[in-house]
Amino acid sequence: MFFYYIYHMRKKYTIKDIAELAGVSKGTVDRVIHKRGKVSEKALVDVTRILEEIDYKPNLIARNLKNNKVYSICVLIPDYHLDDYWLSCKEGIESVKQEFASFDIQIKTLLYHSKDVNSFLQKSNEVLALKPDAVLMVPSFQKESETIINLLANQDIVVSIFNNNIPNNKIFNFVGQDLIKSGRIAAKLFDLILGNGKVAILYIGANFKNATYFHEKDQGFKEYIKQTDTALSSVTQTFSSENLELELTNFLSQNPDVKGIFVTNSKTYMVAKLIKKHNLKDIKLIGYDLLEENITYLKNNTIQFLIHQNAKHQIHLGLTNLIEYFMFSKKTPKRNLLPINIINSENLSSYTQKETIYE
Amino acid sequence: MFFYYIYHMRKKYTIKDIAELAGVSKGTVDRVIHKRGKVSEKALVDVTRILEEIDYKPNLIARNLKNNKVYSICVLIPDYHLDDYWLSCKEGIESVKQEFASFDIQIKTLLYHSKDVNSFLQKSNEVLALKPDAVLMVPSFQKESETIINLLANQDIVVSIFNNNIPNNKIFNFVGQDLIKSGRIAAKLFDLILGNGKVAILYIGANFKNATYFHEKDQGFKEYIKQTDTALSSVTQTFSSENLELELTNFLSQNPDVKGIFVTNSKTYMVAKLIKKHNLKDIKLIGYDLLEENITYLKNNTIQFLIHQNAKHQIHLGLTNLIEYFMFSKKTPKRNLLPINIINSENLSSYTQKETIYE
DNA sequence: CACAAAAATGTGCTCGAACACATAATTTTA
DNA sequence: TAAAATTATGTGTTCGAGCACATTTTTGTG
Repeated sequence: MFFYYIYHMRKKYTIKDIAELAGVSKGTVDRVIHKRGKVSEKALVDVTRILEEIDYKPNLIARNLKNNKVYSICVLIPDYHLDDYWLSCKEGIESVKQEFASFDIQIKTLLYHSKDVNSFLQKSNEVLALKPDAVLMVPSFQKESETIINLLANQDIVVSIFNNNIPNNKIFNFVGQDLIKSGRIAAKLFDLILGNGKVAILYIGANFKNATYFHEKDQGFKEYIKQTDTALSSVTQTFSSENLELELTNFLSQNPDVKGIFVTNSKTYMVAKLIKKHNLKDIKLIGYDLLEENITYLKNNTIQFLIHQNAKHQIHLGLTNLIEYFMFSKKTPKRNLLPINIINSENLSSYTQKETIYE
Repeated sequence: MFFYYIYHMRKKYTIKDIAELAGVSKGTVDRVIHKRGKVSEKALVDVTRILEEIDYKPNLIARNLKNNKVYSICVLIPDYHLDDYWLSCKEGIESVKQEFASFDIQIKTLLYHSKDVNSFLQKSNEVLALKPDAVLMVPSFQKESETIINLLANQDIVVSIFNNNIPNNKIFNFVGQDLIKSGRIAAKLFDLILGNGKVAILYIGANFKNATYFHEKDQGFKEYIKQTDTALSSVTQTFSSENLELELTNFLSQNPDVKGIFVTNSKTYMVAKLIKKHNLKDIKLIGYDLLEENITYLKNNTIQFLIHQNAKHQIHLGLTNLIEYFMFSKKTPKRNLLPINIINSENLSSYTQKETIYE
């Protein structure tokens, strides 16, 4: 009793169909599919053959109907009230909530001070106490994050991370960008627009030791210089955000040959502000992220390029990976490396416009 | 009998719950939800109030369980054996098929000769004869496409288009890029790397009248020159692909001041080949699309930038929009304008790598 | 007021997978 | 060889929404 595949008349095979084809009951088919045993050799062979023959794919809709559990996910990220970079994560979470509104998903967001280990530990413990099904976090503090991840994993809580990676084989999924490549991209862009000269690679903020991203971008930039026949050179420097004006002015007067500045984080606008203020037109500027302030300077040509790290996309993908794993048993790669977008004043709007244009 | 929301203990409201809360049967709730009438004023008010109060969202999984129709979609695109640009569409279709393997979706691809109206009409008629539920097509020939779209719409077949837009209010959804912006982006990039000088805007191929993309990109480029204080200028030229070498050589000898070439389609490698051959190092080149041949010239710095039109992403989104509309009654915008990606030799790999890295 | 017509409401089955439980077939043991 | 234990197989219910159909209530009319 085979179905014949005619366009428009196809029907998907169900367990009942397979049972009929194999001359057994649906219970036996079920036992074969789920390897529950208690099946005779003959039935096993017959059913397996038919399953392969028709390439059986279970109807996920029906499968998950029965499974009416409410899945809870905790999101643990830096406080977006303190750093605009994380603001887009809020949108990302909202869009996921909307997208899965018809499903039983519970998402709770916890915010920590990105510079304060104690705040991170405290919020981590709150997460532990909530005993969610999964956690998606930004592991800002490597050592402490590892501890928390192990504790969570011991409680059979699925842990994913995004933004920056840390080595831990208990992690379900990582979403982020290749930061070494990111540094190389900046170098390539400077190479093209400067041709030669010195570029300052800057870190702006406190505690650059925790900022692994900085070291990787720096490394990528230097790697490009070493591996290509560019006439570029580089100098690496860290600044505090409080005394930036003084420190940067001193730095530039001591390094008059600096023709480009590569700011390795979203604080690019702070440098742009000074360039604008002191009318340092000849200095080309490349930085990160589509913050309002950065966009302003991109549009008035103080910033030549912004590299888009797309935190919104990152958190969105991190969450959908988890949800689809729970809801549809969908497999997820260990790592999702997102494309690294080069943004100038002209393609900017194609990234920031709302995805949906109802007319 | 309300549920109290405690983290971890929430349960989604079902029609049965609402019926209990409103003191009616689930049949009545169903009639209210679907506005089927035959409901007393009191029941209508009560049920509506509760629906709003709890923000009821139906369980899509259950809703679609019953609906075991097999949806058929026809994809009508230019033959990817004749033009590598369309090759990525094949991957896009495959990935959608994989993604929805557990659902009842039938996708049939029909290929036409992108330069041959008759081939387009013939394949269109095949599509009509198949009477699918939806069609996703590239409307290469404006007038003929409109006719076909109207014929399909009259048969209640949902029609979406991608790549290039044509005005027709019967179109369900369009996926593509803003081509005027695309032209502006090329101009901005030349502005940055050249500073001043003349850029040749090229169309390569036959029948440029049908290539609306060319006119829009050309328009965008010129718009940028007009609206900014750039020192760039431009000259627009069309070439045949057969005699490109001769025609281009003549053109360049007559226009010795051309410092940049903007190829408005994926044939960029043809120009790159000549630049390389005649060692015209000073001419900067920007073009479109990540074809193998283009990538080679991007990597050896003959091409400075490629603008990524991402046909794979376009067809993928076009298809998922249709499928999610049929499967989950999901709303779709009339237009999806995708981001316009700027690609150089360094961020290239972040776009071409496989999305999934299993370790 | 009776009784039919209309309107409102309720009941019960379906979809496909999963799983508990009932029954049948086979093997082991006394 | 019969009863018990083991193994194999089949049956029936569940999930939530949707819809056909049965039943109840209300309204209208002679």
